Amino acid sequence: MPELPEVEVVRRGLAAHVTGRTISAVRVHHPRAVRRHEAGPADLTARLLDSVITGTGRRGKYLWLTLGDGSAVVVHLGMSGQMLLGPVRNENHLRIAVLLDDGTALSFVDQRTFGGWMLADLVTVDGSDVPAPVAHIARDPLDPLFDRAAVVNVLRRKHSEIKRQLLDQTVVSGIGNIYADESLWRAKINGARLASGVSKAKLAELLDAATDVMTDALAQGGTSFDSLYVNVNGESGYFDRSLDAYGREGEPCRRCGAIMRRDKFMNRSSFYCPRCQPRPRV
DNA sequence: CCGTAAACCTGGAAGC
DNA sequence: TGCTTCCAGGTTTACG
Repeated sequence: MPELPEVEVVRRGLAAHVTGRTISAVRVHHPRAVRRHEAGPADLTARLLDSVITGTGRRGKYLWLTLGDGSAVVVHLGMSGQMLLGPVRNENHLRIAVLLDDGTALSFVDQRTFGGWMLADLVTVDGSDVPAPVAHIARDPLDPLFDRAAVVNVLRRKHSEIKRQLLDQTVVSGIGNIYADESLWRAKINGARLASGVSKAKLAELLDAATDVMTDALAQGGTSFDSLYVNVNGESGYFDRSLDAYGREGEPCRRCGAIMRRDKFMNRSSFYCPRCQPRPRV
């Protein structure tokens, strides 16, 4: 479940059920799921066994489980990763299986195998402890220490299109293709505009829109178009019904009635209202 | 520094 | 009913 709200839904589910548990068995079913753990599957398995899960964390689209020895299991869901508690109905895409000391199964299921687990130590960055592989990821808009003014300054400094920067996880994290389009629609900005040409006030408004839309999505359990995006209990979220831009090509803008358009951008789709969010002159 | 394309994968949907 | 092509909530790398 890719973007921040979906990842946070998963983190909350894990926090409620795995904190304080000890790992009593581990099996890596597919080596690709641990390819970013450089020491290899055997090392990961050995170090996880008998570890106590002391807590959970998240920054942007990365989530992690902290362990008793001070290290952390870093999880990225990629495009199709799931963290499931309890029996798994379809084991075709089961990549990692863990058994907890209370008998609960924790499974990493990932159809496309873009996601994965790795073990890492925590490092302190700008006053916050995060796993080393997450050190380069910027704070996300739901982080209490998110510095909106600082991000606005970064956006203005770079000579680059605004949507490209919204998707740059080293500028602001957690935003993916859906919430970038939703944020731009709410702020009435076309993503193809150069950020340096947008006023500071308008960029602040855009970041506020990102905060708001992801908060709203989180309250609805995230966005799920299909069964690929589910919480730890395999349940879908409902925010797809509340989307104003993403996937609405050919439908009327909910604000002005103009027909929504889709453009190709960065090898993916961008949905926007041609009247509320006019394209910049080339 | 900036932008693009391809790579990593599977499978559902749409087109012929 | 096939078969082909395109598409998908992400990230990394190579290259111009």
